[in-house]
Amino acid sequence: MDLGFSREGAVDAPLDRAARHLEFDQRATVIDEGDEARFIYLILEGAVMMSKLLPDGRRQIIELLGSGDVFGITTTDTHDCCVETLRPTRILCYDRKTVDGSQSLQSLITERMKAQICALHDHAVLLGRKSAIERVATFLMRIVPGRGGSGCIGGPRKEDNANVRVPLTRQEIADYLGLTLETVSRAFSHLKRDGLLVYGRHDEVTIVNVCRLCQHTGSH
Amino acid sequence: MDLGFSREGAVDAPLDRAARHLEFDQRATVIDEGDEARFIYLILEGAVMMSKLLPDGRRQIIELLGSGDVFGITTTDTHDCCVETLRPTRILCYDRKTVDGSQSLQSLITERMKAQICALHDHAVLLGRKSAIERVATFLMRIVPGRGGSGCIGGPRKEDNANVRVPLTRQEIADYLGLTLETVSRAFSHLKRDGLLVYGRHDEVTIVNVCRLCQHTGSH
DNA sequence: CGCGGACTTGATCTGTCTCAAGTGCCGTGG
DNA sequence: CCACGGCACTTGAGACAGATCAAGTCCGCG
Repeated sequence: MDLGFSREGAVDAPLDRAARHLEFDQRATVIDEGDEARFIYLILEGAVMMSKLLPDGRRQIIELLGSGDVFGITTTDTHDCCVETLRPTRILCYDRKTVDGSQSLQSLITERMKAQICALHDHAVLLGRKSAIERVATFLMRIVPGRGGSGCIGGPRKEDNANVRVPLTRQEIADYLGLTLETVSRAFSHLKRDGLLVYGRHDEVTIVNVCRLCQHTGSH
Repeated sequence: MDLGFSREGAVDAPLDRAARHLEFDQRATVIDEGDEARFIYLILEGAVMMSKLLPDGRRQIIELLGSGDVFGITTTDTHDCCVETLRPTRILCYDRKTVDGSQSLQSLITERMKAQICALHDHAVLLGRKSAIERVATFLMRIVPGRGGSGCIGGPRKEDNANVRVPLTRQEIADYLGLTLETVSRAFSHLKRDGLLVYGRHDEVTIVNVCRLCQHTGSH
């Protein structure tokens, strides 16, 4: 079973001979705010979160990324956000100069960036206009492999449950969804009470009926 | 005086012979949700807003774009957001095929996309974590030509006022900032009462001290 | 068994939304 | 030239979703 934030299929990495291969454990820091922006990163396997801090400590998690996604993109010469792994993660690390010189690498990155822009658009709608329950439902939908995108495929079906791992703490989910930890917890409880969710072991959750959950995202 | 959402300097447009030139009035629709995604657009002059709707009518304005910015980017074959002009606007309109064939055009677009991703990151922080006043202050800062970016340049100065045009209605600002029209209006009144803002004619506003306003953005 | 961290749940508070009047401004038509 | 209407905006009062504060509870681990 897939663990979310990832596209299906293998990641084809051009010029991987020219790249540095990095391996990280769970909860490792890949980039810190202020780091010099020398590299572009491509996730081969795993998942990371990208976050920004306000001076008074408020945090917003800005993107959740999985295999195939790129990060380290900036217009300045330092990074303005930090990136941490959510799971053990393998990353390819290209020097900017390498990227500038490679046509195929550039078009791979551009393609990824397009997808990420679309995701950021959707996330802006979530942050700007959705209720707490809708945010959590949308978040859960995004974790379901192959269903996070534009929504329901086909009509509601009898058997449509999904077992997902949620590799984020409540606080992290809150920081991603622009809520507090308590509100996220209450939303989970609410969805559970309504029979949409069943908790499993550890960080596992069963979505009883994906299509029914989807009705709560506000997007359908 | 600059009207905001725009970088300084001329827009150099590669392959402009291959592109269609479009001119729009104020408040014209360039793209509607559901339109076929055949083109990539480059703003030569003017400003547009890109927005998304939820099925129940809630709207989020996702990006404000000015000269040099690109739009029409999507991973699907239809557009999932709509784009309207805020001012009379001249746009270059490239066929996707043209873009795919041109190295220089692609790198221009990639460069713009990077900047837009950074802007979307900042906007996510705003939507997820900032108070109403901070949102409005940040928005106003963004409109000040050359100051919208990473923040204060140098320390506070005596003379640091700026005259800006706000080519959006309160409702549009609200939809951009994830607030209601009334809350935006109250925030404006609040900033005015504190002597940070003076209203001019029409949609003109004088920011009495840019650096002082900047202190209210939450980012400094 | 007991500790600590993540999570849940409850009670209360508050910033923003909602609803409802205004006010001011501009263009139109008498 | 002024009355009128419409629209954008402002302002107030009250409601409410989510934040904050404060106990718990659960569970893995030493």
